[in-house]
Amino acid sequence: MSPQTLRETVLKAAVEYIADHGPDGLSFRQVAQAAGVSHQAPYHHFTDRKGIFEAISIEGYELFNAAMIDALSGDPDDPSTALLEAYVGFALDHRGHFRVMFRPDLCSADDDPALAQLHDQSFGTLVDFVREILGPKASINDIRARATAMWALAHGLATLLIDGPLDDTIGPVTNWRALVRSVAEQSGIATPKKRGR
Amino acid sequence: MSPQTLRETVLKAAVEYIADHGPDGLSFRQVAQAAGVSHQAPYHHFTDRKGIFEAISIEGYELFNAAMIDALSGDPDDPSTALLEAYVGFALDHRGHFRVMFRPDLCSADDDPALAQLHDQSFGTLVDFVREILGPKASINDIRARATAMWALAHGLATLLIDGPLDDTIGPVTNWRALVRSVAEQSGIATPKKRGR
DNA sequence: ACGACCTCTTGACAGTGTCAACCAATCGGG
DNA sequence: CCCGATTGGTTGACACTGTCAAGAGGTCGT
Repeated sequence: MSPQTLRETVLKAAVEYIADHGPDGLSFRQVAQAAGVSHQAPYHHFTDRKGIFEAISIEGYELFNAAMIDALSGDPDDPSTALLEAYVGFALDHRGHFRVMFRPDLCSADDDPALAQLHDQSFGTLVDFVREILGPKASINDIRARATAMWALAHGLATLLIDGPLDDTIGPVTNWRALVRSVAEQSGIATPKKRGR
Repeated sequence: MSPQTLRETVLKAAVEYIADHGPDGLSFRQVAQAAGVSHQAPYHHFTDRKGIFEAISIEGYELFNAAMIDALSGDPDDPSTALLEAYVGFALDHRGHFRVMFRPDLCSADDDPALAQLHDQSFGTLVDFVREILGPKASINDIRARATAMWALAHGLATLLIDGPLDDTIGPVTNWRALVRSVAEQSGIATPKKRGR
């Protein structure tokens, strides 16, 4: 196998597996075998089992940051809701990455400075956004609380959608975009631009 | 070891371990050894490794339901915020249980009807509460959206607090109750009773 | 008294992550 | 042009895991 492609093969297979079965059953040897390679080959691309998760997490944060920026770039009617939608959409489209990104036991931002930087970048854009919509008069505490509220709402929604308990309690979620929008409305975080509320 | 006490010993040790290190490193044999018993002894109390998680989850939901009911029973000034506080408080106080309860790969409500029933009960009280505060004129969709919003906000907040990324981005959360209250205020889910908003 | 349980033990098996040593190709500089 | 180092891969071993199987020693109802 030519250089670097084994790395990508393993990474891709791992993400796929995690999306379907969660990170915990993931077996180093199994992905190696699936790639048609000896059980030790991946060790030359990832120092550890944790190394795989670290790589997935980095890839995930890059995709995530891009998705966040993309959601705001179109000058949407309701940027807050658009951000929420982008967050949930990312989690659903890349659940393999998402499941790893927020599991500090698998790979912590403390271990890898690159990860920490990507992490800061992600939530830097959120805080900047909140500062903008609240205006210059807003206190640091208000900005902090609003950003936390948005983040928690998005994260909770994404987690509940991925892990399934929503289906069991409020019925199957067929159109998650509609759900996100009505949730944004029912909570106070929507910020419609043109049409009055 | 007298009957039933081994079960409790193992359960307690497992919850403690999970609270500190997460569920994935938990070793059947290790807890057995820590309890001073052979590696197969716990098998007579839990059919599987999954069986341990199932038991923890059931115990967790019982504690959780009690905490929710307790939060509303005091007729608090702002019942929505009280509920939010109780949710987050439960997660922080019982992170060993909480970490297992929302991990369908460890133990799914599909496997155990008892778990499914406890689960339904939990979120039944939430939906009932929302129906009450929105009044009889509220549509099913509004109730559904509001309940989902509250649940997602609480769950997201709890998850982020437990898994730590909040510390890294908005600074260490020393007083989480104050944070929860200001988040409830910044989002629209607070429902103050007596004093005007 | 005796067979059926319940709790626990010992022993084995396949599968896991990881360490160590070895092998083959590739490539830059003398 | 050759040669040593680096890179990507292999095989073999180790301790550890969850789980199956068989059995040991009590306790209890009949």
